[in-house]
Amino acid sequence: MGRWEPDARGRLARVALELYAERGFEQTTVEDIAERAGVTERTFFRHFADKREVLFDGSGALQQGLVDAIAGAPDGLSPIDVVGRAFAAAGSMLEDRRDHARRRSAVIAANPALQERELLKMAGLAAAATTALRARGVPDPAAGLAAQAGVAVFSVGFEAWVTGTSSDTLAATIEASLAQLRAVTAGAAP
Amino acid sequence: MGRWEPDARGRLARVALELYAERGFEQTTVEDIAERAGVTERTFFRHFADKREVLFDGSGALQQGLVDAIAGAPDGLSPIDVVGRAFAAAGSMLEDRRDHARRRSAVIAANPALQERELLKMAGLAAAATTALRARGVPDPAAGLAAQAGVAVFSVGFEAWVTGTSSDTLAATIEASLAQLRAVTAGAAP
DNA sequence: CAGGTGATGTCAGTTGCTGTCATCACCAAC
DNA sequence: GTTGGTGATGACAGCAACTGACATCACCTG
Repeated sequence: MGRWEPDARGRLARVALELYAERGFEQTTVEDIAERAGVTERTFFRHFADKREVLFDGSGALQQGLVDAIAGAPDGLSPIDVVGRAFAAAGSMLEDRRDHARRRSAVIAANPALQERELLKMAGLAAAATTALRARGVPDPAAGLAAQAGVAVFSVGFEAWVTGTSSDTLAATIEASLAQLRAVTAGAAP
Repeated sequence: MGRWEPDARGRLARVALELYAERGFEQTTVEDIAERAGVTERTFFRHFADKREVLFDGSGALQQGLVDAIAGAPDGLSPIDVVGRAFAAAGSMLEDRRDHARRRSAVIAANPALQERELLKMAGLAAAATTALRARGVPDPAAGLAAQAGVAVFSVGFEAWVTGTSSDTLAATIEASLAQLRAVTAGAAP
């Protein structure tokens, strides 16, 4: 066995979510988290840039999955379909962790500072999707608009999936959200 | 004349933008701002909730303009048209301050913490637009999707307006962005 | 077994932000 | 004109987030 318990990072992330859920984000100090995880405050900041980032450790993998799905999408799809399907595909990595997603979402919904960070991550997804669409030949500003529309579709779908009680998959919920967006934007300007 | 120079709030906002532009956001302390504005640090925090908020003092007025424009839109328009036109109308209050908008945007673009706050304001606009659309009878989830799509249209249009050198109005740029979104989402899912 | 490496601990320091109380011009009522 | 209330500010103490610098020590590598 090592000098310290292994996976300090994982312990910190789990403990942080626990404490944020128990007492609230602002009522939890980094020292609280570090103590319960059995490390020092300094070690927390070696693993996570700040007190919020600890809830968003998986966002890099989600972004990578999104980019891969856009790059690997079949030809002939419209940009919005590419992005919509890519979000549905990338979201599959959350599919079997709805309980965790629920707890995490509740914590984020309860605190504006955490919402800010989530929005920044979503903007990161949109930026990555824009680049991936351009690589497929989608011109500006269509690439950026399709990417942002995709984020909107994902957000609305994810919210419904995590809030709802039905057993619909996240992917199906996102596809439904995409269909709704198509309907909403279909009307021609008079 | 009063005991203190009037409009401490306005001075703080102007000085903050100045200093953020000169030295960068992180290299500027609140004490720097307060000192140049001729007040104490404590007074800064009486006017603004935190160091970032000082750049977003006008967002409340923009949101009010947006809500009013949605409420006052003519009947018979599709939701996305209502929102698109409302953003174009609300944006008119920025029309004659493009220089200021440019400086401010450059500062925000240079710092992720400021981008987070801007994204939170945009999310606030989307939430307000969603409520205003529901009041017009637009059902869920169409209201939320149209609102978020409207924010995407506004963001892309504003970015083009503030970055570009042409003399196109912000309203026209937003309308063009809306047309682009319509084109992007038009393709039917195969 | 000597030396390098990586993860952690320790500690001092800056800064954002808050609570509390004092101050003082201004204004209204008497 | 004096009195008392009000609103904006100053002064000050204190907490918590975050950072930089240096020490420690198990582990690996040659």
